[in-house]
Order: sequence, then C-alpha cells, then structure tokens
Amino acid sequence: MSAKQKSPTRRKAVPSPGDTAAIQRHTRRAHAQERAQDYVEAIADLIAEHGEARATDIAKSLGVSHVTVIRTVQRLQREGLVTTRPYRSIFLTDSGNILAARAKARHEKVVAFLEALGVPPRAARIDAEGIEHHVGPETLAAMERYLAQRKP
Amino acid sequence: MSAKQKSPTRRKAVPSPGDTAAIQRHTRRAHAQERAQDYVEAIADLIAEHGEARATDIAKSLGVSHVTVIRTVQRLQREGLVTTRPYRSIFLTDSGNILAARAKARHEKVVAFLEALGVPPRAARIDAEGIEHHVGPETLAAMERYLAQRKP
DNA sequence: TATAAAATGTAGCTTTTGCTACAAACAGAA
DNA sequence: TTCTGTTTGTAGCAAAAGCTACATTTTATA
Repeated sequence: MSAKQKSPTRRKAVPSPGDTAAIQRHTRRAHAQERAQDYVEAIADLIAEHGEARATDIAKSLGVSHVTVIRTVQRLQREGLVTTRPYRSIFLTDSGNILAARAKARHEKVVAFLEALGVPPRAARIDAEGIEHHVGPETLAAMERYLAQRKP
Repeated sequence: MSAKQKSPTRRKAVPSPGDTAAIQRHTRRAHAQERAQDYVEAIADLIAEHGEARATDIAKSLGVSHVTVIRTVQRLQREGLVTTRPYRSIFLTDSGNILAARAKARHEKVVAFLEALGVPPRAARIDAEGIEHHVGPETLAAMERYLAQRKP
C-alpha cells in the first residue's frame, strides 16, 4: 500500500501532538547519560577485578578504540565522575562510584528479571544492556515485585 | 570510598574482556536504527490520522525543530524508507511501511507488557519508548508468553 | 641500563543529531 | 491578484561519539 503523492488540503496545524514530544525528549535526554553510565560501570568492574582501570582495558571492554575512551573520559572528568592524570589509569570520584553502583544494581536486576521471564541468558544480557537505561523507578519496582513473588 | 591514586603494578593486559565488547557494539548499532524507527513510526501515525505527514507535524510529535526533521528525512530517503519532494509532505516507501508496522507492533506489545506487569500507564509509555528498541526476538517472545498466560 | 613493546596522548577526519537565523515557497483570504 | 501567515528549505554552528595515523611516555625485560 504505497501512499499517493497528491498532498491533501493543507490545514492550519495538527490539533494535539499530545505529550509525545515531551516523552521523546525525555528519551533523548536519557541517551546522553547512557554512555556515561556504561563507562563508569566498566571502570568500576575493572577496578573491582584488577584494582585499576586503564584506557586500553576500558576500550576492550566497551569495544571502542582507546582514543574514543580517552576523549570520553575527559568529558567524564569535566562532569566530575572520574579522575585521571596523564599516563595514569582512571579512577572514579565519589559521585562516579555512586552512579556506577546504581547502574550496576539496575543492570543486574534487569538481567535477573529477563531470565526469570524466560529469556535465554545470552539474549537477556544483550537486551539488558540496552534496556537498563530506560527503566524508570516504577518499572524497576514492578520488576522487583515480579522477582520477589516468582522465586522466593 | 575514594580510590587511591597510586597505580598498582602494570601487567601485560587484562585476560578476557569476554564478549562484552561484542555486546556493547551490538547495543550501539541498535542505537543507529532507533531514530529511523521513531521517525517512520511518527510518520505512519500522522498519515493514519491526517492522511499526510508534514515536516512541522513530525517535528511537533518528536519534540525537535523542523530543521532537524528535514535533514533526518533526507537521510531516511537515502536509506529508502521515505519519499519526499520539495515543499511536499513525507510518505513512507514500502520498506518504510514495513519497518513502521513492525516498530508499532513491538511498541504496543512492550507497553501492554509493562502495564500488565503493574507499571502505571504513563510510566509504561515513557519507558517503552526507550526500551522497545532493545527488545530482541527472545525477549519479545517472553513478553508475549507472559501476556498470554496473564490475561486470557 | 638500554631497548622494545605496550599504553597513552594528539591531530584531524567523519557522521549523527541537535540548534538559531534567515530565505523562499505555498495556501488561504481580502 | 496581492498580501500575509504558515510551512519548507538553506547556511552555518555545536556537541558527542566514532575512526586512523602518528607521536610520546611508561613498563617490562633482555
């Protein structure tokens, strides 16, 4: 069903865009924070495992080049999430640690939820990576309820 | 607990980044498609409601400026999802329609699932907007199973 | 200690998605 | 038909995230 190209009568304007615009803006704003969360989460994991987080290891874990890591880490430093010094590895500030902890907790809850729902582990991990950043407090609470009643 | 800045012994490299890198790359690739899906979905909705999709209305519905819409629509045209002519409104190609239909169906399933899970409607709509793009086939199937057994 | 490998940093490019400000075209009415 | 407001388009800017190629510094080891 391909559309006909004759444009119909052109009216004043569309009545209500509703609040879809606000929702879309919210979603886009969430995006801007995703990368920051992915980075602090990766950094926290590396520190937990190896005592430090080096640019190269972050790059490997995120699947990007070390150059991208370095530049992004500079931004995170501007935002007060990490500290770095030239040729030294990367550490989290207190707010970086808080953000990482929250991100990790949510990430694990989402994975657990998906698995409880019957999603195979591999797919659960993949989807959780994208989903976790868009899970608001109400949805997270709902997932927790489901987990609690499901496997007590 | 702020980290100590003395960097520990520097070892060869971290053993296994696992497949986290691949997963992260997958997630980033998904991102690139999100905007396209949001646009074709918005365009399909506008056509269903008003018979045509004008740049201004798309802009209102997505919460961006009309300039952004025009440029993004050019990209969608390059990718064969929409057709446009100067000073005319925007229509979907066949593949655009297919993509829009799939996106819409998934969107609605995700919303329905979240609501069935006990997420309040408003939050369900907001979170679904971000989540839908990261729901793979297995997760979608799991959501469908849940819906089927929950409210038959 | 000297040197080679690994890690880090810099320069400069691309693409995507935003924006404002201004210009051109169109639609509806006077 | 001419005017006026809406819509569409263009120019030019910014930020973010990605890259390759090359330079510099650090670390491990011979």
